[in-house]
Amino acid sequence: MAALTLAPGLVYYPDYLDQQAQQSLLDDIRDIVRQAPLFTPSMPKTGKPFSVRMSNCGPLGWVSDVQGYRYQPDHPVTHNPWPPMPARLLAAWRELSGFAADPDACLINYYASDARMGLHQDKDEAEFSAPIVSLSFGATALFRYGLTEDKPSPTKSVRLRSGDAIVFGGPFRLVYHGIDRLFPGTSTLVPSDGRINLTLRKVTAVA
DNA sequence: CAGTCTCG
DNA sequence: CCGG
Repeated sequence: MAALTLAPGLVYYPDYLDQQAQQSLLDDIRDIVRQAPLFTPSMPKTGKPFSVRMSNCGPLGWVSDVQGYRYQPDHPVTHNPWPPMPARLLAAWRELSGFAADPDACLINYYASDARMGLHQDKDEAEFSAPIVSLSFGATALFRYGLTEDKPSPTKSVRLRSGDAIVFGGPFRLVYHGIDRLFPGTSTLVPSDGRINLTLRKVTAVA
């Protein structure tokens, strides 16, 4: 498994999942989304909708609405508990995270071809010693990162392709990151040049 | 708290 | 493309 360290704590694994593994995980995600439909998050205060649509699996899920950002155990629309995390997702976390405890949340981000995600930090978790593990499916995306406390601007970019994994922890656990754009015609795995990103998180404090 | 927004 |  080839690992490229882009910065201390920021590790990129090109082609982490082969075609077979991507398809199997995507089948898992399809089942999850049938039970926990994609919802459209909105910004706190302003209520401006995100272009990315979301769902979750695992004990906790990340949501955002006028009330704020938070993790909660139920779907914001159906109010059902999030579906369990598939075994093969847990396996990926165990292989990539180097963290003893299993994740308690997996955010499912669905990008239509014109969806974007502005620069942000993942900081709604209580356990910053655990890394964020990200898996990409479908269209290639321009991932931009930078601006940590240790190492301020400027930002850099890397293209995330279907099957790639990226892990950020340690000094880059709170790195600012976002998706500037998708590249059409780069994959047929997700219909209509779309992209799905899975991010695994340890939300609750372990100690 | 809210810049995971939009806009120049 | 880039920003924080």
